[in-house]
This record gives sequence, C-alpha cells and structure tokens, in this order.
Amino acid sequence: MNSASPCATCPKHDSGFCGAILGNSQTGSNDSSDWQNHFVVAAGRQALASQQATPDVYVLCHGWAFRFLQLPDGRRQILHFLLPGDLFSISLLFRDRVHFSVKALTPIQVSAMKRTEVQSKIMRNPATALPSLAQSCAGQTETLEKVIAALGLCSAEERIASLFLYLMKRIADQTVIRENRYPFPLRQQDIADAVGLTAVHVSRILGTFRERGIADLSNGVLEVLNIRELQRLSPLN
Amino acid sequence: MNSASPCATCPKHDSGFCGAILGNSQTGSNDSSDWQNHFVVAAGRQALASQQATPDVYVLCHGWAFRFLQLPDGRRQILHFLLPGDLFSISLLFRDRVHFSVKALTPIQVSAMKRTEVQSKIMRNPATALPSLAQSCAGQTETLEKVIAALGLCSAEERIASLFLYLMKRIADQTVIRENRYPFPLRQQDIADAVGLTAVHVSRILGTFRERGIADLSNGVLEVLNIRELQRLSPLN
DNA sequence: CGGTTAATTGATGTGGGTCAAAAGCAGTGG
DNA sequence: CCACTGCTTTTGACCCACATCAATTAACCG
Repeated sequence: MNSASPCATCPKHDSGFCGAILGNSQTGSNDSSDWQNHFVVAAGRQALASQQATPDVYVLCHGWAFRFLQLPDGRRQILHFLLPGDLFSISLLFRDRVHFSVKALTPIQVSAMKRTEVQSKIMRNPATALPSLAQSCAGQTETLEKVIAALGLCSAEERIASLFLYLMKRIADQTVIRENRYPFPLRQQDIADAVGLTAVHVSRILGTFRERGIADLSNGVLEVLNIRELQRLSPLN
Repeated sequence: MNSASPCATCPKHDSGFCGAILGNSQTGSNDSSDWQNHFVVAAGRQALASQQATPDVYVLCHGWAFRFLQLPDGRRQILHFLLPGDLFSISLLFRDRVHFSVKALTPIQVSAMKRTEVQSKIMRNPATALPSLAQSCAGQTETLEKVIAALGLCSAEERIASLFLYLMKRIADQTVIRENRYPFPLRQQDIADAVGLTAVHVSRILGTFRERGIADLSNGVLEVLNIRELQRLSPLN
C-alpha cells in the first residue's frame, strides 16, 4: 500500500476500458517505468483538483474515490464513484484540465500515464481503440443521464435505492459477494452529496430501510435484506 | 420545409462537431443521396423512440428538439436540448439503440445517415476524427455534469436561471440576437421537465423574474432585461 | 480517558408540490 | 362574427417532503 509499486500489483489494467484501449503490455517495451508511475492518496484526501492542468491520465488501481463538483459557497455534488480499473475521466485523454475534483474515500492507489503516450498508443490501433472509446463514452453518458433523471424525478427513498442498486452492480463486478454483504465505504454525508439530500435525511431513510428489513448500512458494509423491495423502490431500471 | 430537400438547405453540416467528424463532402462522391436522406417531424411529435433500433445516425438540421427519458409511470425528464447542427447522440455512432427518446419542440428537419457509412468516414481519417470525437464527448459530459450539480444543489430560481443562461449561449452561437430577445420555443411544462419542477412553480418563478425586471418569457421569446442579475442567480458558471 | 467525527433523534420551518378554478388565446367551424 | 374546444398560463389555498437547528449517543483513536 505504498507508492512505486509495480503494475503487477494492479490487477485491473487489463480489464474493461483500460484493457481495450490501452492494450496489454505485450507489444512495445515491457519496462513501462518511463511513462507511467504509481502514487498513493490517503482516505479523505483530494487526488485531483478542479482546473488543475496535468500532463497525465489517471487510472484508479486500488480503493474507492469519487469525482465531484464544488460551488464557491461550499455546496458539493458528487458526480460519479470511481472503483478499481476506472479512468478518472475520459476527458483527460484529450484535454489537460478537468472541471471536477477527485477525492479518495479509502486509501487509494493511482496509476498515472503520460497523455501523449496514451494518445499514440491509441493512434497506433484506431480500429479497436475508437469503437471502445466511443462505447465507453456512450455508457458513461447513459449513466450520467440516469442520474439526472433520478435527481429530477425521484423521491429521497427512490434516489437512495437507485444509488444502492447501481453501486451493488458495480461492486459485484469486482468482488465476490457473500451473504448479500457489499463493501460500502461511503459516509452518510457522501450519499447525501451524491443524491442531493441532507445527511440527516439520509440517516432517517436508512433508518426506515433497516426497520422495514430492506437493507442495513453500517460499518462500511451494505447488507441487502430484501432486494426485490429495493428494486421496487427504484423506478429507473 | 418539406422532406427530401438537398443538403444545401442544411447549413449546419459543416460547422462544429459534424464538420470535424464527418468532413466536408469534397472527398468522395458528391452525390450523397444513397447514404443520407432528410425527413421532417411536426412540432410536438416524437422523432426517435427509446430502445428502438436504427441503422442511422441523425443530425438536426432545422428547428428545436429535446432528448428525454420517460418512466413507466409517465414522469418525464428532459436531458438535453437539440439545436440545428446537433447530433441526436454520439451513442448512435457505435450503437444501434438508445436509452432515450427525442421529441420536436418546433417543426424540425432531420438528416439521417447510415451508421456504417459514417463509421468508415471516421475510420478513413482517425487522426482528426478521434480527437474531435473525444473533445465532443468530453464537452457533453461536462454539460451533463453541470446539470447534475444544478439538480442536486440548486433552488428553483437558480435552476431556471442556469437553464436560461445555458440556452442563451447556445442560441447566440446560432442567431444574431437583437435587443436581448432570444427565440425560445419552450412551454413552461418543458422547462419544468428539464429542471425537475412543476409547471405551476415554473410559472410562479417566471412571474417573479418578470416583476423583478430580470427576464420576460412569453410568446416563444425570452427577453433578458437584467443579465447581471440572472448571472448572479446562477451559481454554476 | 478526553476529544473528534459520524450517526441518530426530535422539534420546527419552508420551498415547492398538489388541487382546483379562472383567464388568456389560438383554431375551427358554423 | 361569434360560439365552442383545447391548450397554456396564472393565481389562490392548502399540504407535505425534506431542510434546518439542536441535542444526544455511538464509535473511534491517540
């Protein structure tokens, strides 16, 4: 869990988006230390600041983080949760600054790669990279638009249920789930900032979920007791 | 304003996204009738239905439309407004079905192009198409995320002010604006569905904007009386 | 064991929803 | 030219989901 660990400890580089776009390191030099390196961010610390220019593209290798937007007056909106294997943002592939910030929920390990290198890797094989890039972009747009619908149309209960179901699916793609217990390192304040509510109200809703036997979130674990009911509460998919 | 009009009546094909990605028709055959054609949709009619598969990619050539998502129970969320020159969605470049629907606000004219043709056009020149595609994707993500922030963080007033400012910028890119009067073919219900409010409440807010001398929306025209105040009301940029 | 941060619970306030009626304003057609 | 219809906007009265404020408890930690 310290910096400068080799890529071998970073099991997600060959899955999903990164695998398809960046390719496996079979081709080219297998000593990648010249154009990529790793670093670590403590839980609760910011990993990337809004408007900050950077020559790199980042992939989350270990831990949880989130992208967010902050208004001058301090209000904060969480845009997306980052899990291992996720690019911080596709924007960084072709832009050098972003409009959001990234914060670590747990201790995280990040791989930074030179944008120029990644670009030329992509250009070397556009026939596979381009569709994969477009697919990934379309998928991201779809999830963002579902969030918009959730915030615009749904009640507090429905929003929280949607968030749970969405994250459950993503977590299950990463980890083996036993006894319907999902690792879930979000504070109630984070949930609130993601779904546009107050922490107090999130607490109340979670309370009712508990006493209705739907789900129990405590100590960083989400235990799903009645998934049917949870799905019934979420009008979007 | 009838179907089968040639592309020459469609002035937006060579600007912005479409110009960069699709290129001008200098190269290749200049008879494009075999792989693209035009059609017209009346105001208020749907131009594309959610989940419907299509071999085409669509560009709005004339008029206003919007993309939206509808829940089984009828609630509707507007995701994005389409102006002349806009692709219905980047998703359609590499997918044959979409998760949203499109509806015409005014009578519209649409150009449909075979996805396969567009793809090979792109592949013929990946060095320009790819960055442009990525840029456009990044830009869209940024605006969607601002919408999320608006819905999650902002009051009714702030949301409407943000929507106005956003659309004003886009309209000004298309039309010459005189006397701060913007063409604005949205019903109050549409505004409501875009910012997550009720039509009644939108009416009230517009009323206060009017009596406070900020803006006056009537008869399809938005007249901006005090843009500074409008900007002050919108916390996101 | 005190000190800090997170979660719970209660009391009260309010922004925006809901319901309903009325008024404006095309069309449409006799 | 006027009555009829359907749609949009406006306005008023009332309600409720969620926010705000504040106090208590629980968990954690050096």
